Formats: sequence, structure tokens, C-alpha cells
Amino acid sequence: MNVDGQQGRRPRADVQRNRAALLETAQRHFLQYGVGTSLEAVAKEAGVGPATLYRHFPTREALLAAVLQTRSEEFVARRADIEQLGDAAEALERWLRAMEEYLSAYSGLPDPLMAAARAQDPDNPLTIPCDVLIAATDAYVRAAQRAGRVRASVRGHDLFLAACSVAWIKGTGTEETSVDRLRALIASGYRERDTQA
Amino acid sequence: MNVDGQQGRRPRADVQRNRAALLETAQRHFLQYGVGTSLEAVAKEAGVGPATLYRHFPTREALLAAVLQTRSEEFVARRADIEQLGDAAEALERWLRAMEEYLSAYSGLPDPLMAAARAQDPDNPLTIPCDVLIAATDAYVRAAQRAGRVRASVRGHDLFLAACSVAWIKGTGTEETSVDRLRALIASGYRERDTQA
DNA sequence: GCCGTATACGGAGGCTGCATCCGTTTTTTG
DNA sequence: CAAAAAACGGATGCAGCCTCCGTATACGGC
Repeated sequence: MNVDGQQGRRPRADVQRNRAALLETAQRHFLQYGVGTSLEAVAKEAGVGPATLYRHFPTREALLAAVLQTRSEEFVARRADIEQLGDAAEALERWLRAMEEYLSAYSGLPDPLMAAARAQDPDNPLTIPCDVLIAATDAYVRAAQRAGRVRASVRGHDLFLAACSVAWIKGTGTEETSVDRLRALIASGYRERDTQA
Repeated sequence: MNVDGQQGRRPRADVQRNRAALLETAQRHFLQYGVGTSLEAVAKEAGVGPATLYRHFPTREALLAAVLQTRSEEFVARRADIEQLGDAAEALERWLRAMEEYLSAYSGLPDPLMAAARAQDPDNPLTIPCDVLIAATDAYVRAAQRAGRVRASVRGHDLFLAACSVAWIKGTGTEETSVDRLRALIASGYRERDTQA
């Protein structure tokens, strides 16, 4: 039993192949059917037995976390873009949108994420990505607050919850215009009152 | 096949007994395990076979709708209380809280409700309760707007979505203080700026 | 009060998905 | 190239969904 623990021996070739195939297939299935998709189907389409899937990713959350991990590279790139902006309020706005899109990539994603965020369960592989998101949001919020563009009582965690909510709504299949309206409502809740775009 | 269609014959006694037992048991199970609870378990505990449950309530949504129906009497009573208030903004506030509690009564309830609200699917038994809630919210919103306490751009549907979001968050097990903060954030989004409590 | 029939019941069973065990195959190492 | 380590995957047990159909039950007329 090695799979991806780092011991003396070099990881076997088939392990890497299978892992890659599983991740690629899972990504596609999550995209098409949501995070509740059949893991058996994923395994079959990846050309491996169910046991192999479970050996690589003991739980659905572990598989999800691994898929998100590969996805997050592109996400980090976005973050670099955002940080070049001088306007802190605009940066926060864009960050929230980016996070929202990240969270609504797969239908049903917000639920396991919230479950992980709730308690600091170190066994849950989604806890870390979650904490990262909250910390980043908080940084953007503080910057915008220093610029006097966001109300002082707001915290990063609040807007993380808000983004999760919006992402959840999107995942239920609600029309885009309704989602836009909700987002606007929230925005006018955290923006400083005398703000002028 | 009669179950509850109104024909010439009087409904059989066991039908009514079973229906009542199923509703009572389902209510308890939804409360304890959420809307995803095992229907087989509900049937067994109600003392009937699975087929009887499905005969009375062809889908999970139908059972849920029926349970909510019985629950809604108590909800209507609340509404009468609220309407005695002279303050339209306070009335809206209380209505939103009441709706939020209604929506978070069973964990996972917001999801099927949103699915029903999305498209006017007349086959979905949850569509009607959903539309009722939206219409009622809209009435409260208009009243508060006439009193100049809520921003003109806000619609009842927006606050319905917001209430669903908050209820969803509650259902994920998030701490109550975080939920309170999110609710406050949303409130400062729809309230008129120069409002004084 | 009894019987015939409409009506409803419920166990059995097919199906899908989850998760694990263990005999077999593949890969690496020397 | 052989032995050992490592991973594979089919088979399996379990739970829940939903339906079919033979059986039981309540109703209403007599």
C-alpha cells in the first residue's frame, strides 16, 4: 500500500496512469452530472475496477478535493490578474465572482464544501481548500475596507458564505437574471453607503 | 384506484388511517434525518408496505408537499399575527424570519423547493406552496416600499431567494452566529439607506 | 348479518450504487 | 530472468428505490 505516500521506492507507472485517468474522468462526470455522480460509473469509464478508485481516493470528498486541486492552478492565475488592480473594491468584486464560478463549477459542490468549512475536521480533504478561500476573501475585504469602500462590520467569512449561497442557487438551475439580482442585493449590503463607482 | 380522488364512493377507512400514519411518521423522519431520509424506513415504521407509501405519495416530493401542507396551518397563523403590525418594515422582517424557519425545518428542504420554483412544472406538487411564498413575500415587500423602508429595485422574488439561501446555509449545520451575520448583510442590502429603526 | 365486489394492501424481486475482500496480475528490483 | 512488493479488479454483501401481482379487507346492497 503506497498509492501516493512518499517512501523509498519510486511510484509505479500504472498507479500514475490510473490516477490521471480517474481524475480526468471524474472531472468530466462532476461537470456533467454534479458531485453526486456515480463513482462506479467513473471507475468503469476510466477503465479501472471500483476498488482501484477507492484505493486512490478513499471517499467522494477525497476525489473531489483532488479534482479541485488540479483545477485550482487556473484559479491561482486569475488571482494574479486580480492583484494587479489598483482599485481594492474592484478587486474584491472580481475575486468574489471568480470564487463563485469556482464554487458553481459542479452542481452540488457547495454542500460538501460547507460541511468541511463548518468544523475544522482535519480528516476532511476539503477543509484546506476551504480555509484558503476564506483567508483570501478576508484579505480582499480588509484591503477594500482600508480604502473605505466596504462597511467595517463585514468579514471575509461573511462574503465567503454569501458566495457559497449564490453558487448554490446557481447549482439549482435558477435563471441567471435572478442570480444577478441576488448578487446585486448582497453587494449593496456590504458596500459602504457613500461609495461611488 | 382511488386513494384521494373524489368519486362517488366514500374513501375507505384504512386509507385514511394509513395516510395519517405515513404523514405523521414522515414528518418525524424529515425532522430527524432531513428530506433525504429513507422512504422504506418511513413505510416500515408507519406499519405499511413500501407499495402503500408509493400509492399514496407517488414521489418523495409529493410526500414532502403533503407534510408541508399540514405544517402550513401553523404558518398561516403566524401570518395573521404579522399582519396586525402597523410597521410595514417590521412586518417584512418578521415574515422573512418566519419563512426562513419554515424552509429550514427539515435539512435539505430548500433544494427540492428551488427545483420546483425554477420552472412552472404543474406536475411538481411543490410548485404551488412555492408560488404562494413568493407572492406573499412580494406583498410584504410592496407594503414596505410604499412606506419608504425598502429600496425600490427589490422584488419579492429576490428576498425569497435570499431566504432560501439562508435556510440552505442553516441546513448545512453552519454556526448560528455566522447565519446571523449573513442575514444582517442581506438586510442592509434591501433596506432603504436613510432608514432608522 | 352476510356476501360480492371494488379497493387497497404488502411481500417479493429487479435494479442501481456504495464499499470491501481476496485471489490474481503487473511492475519493479537485484 | 526470477522473486517480492505493490496494485489491480471481479465478486460480493448491503441498502435504498420502485413496481408487480396475488391476497386481504372494507364497503354497500340484500
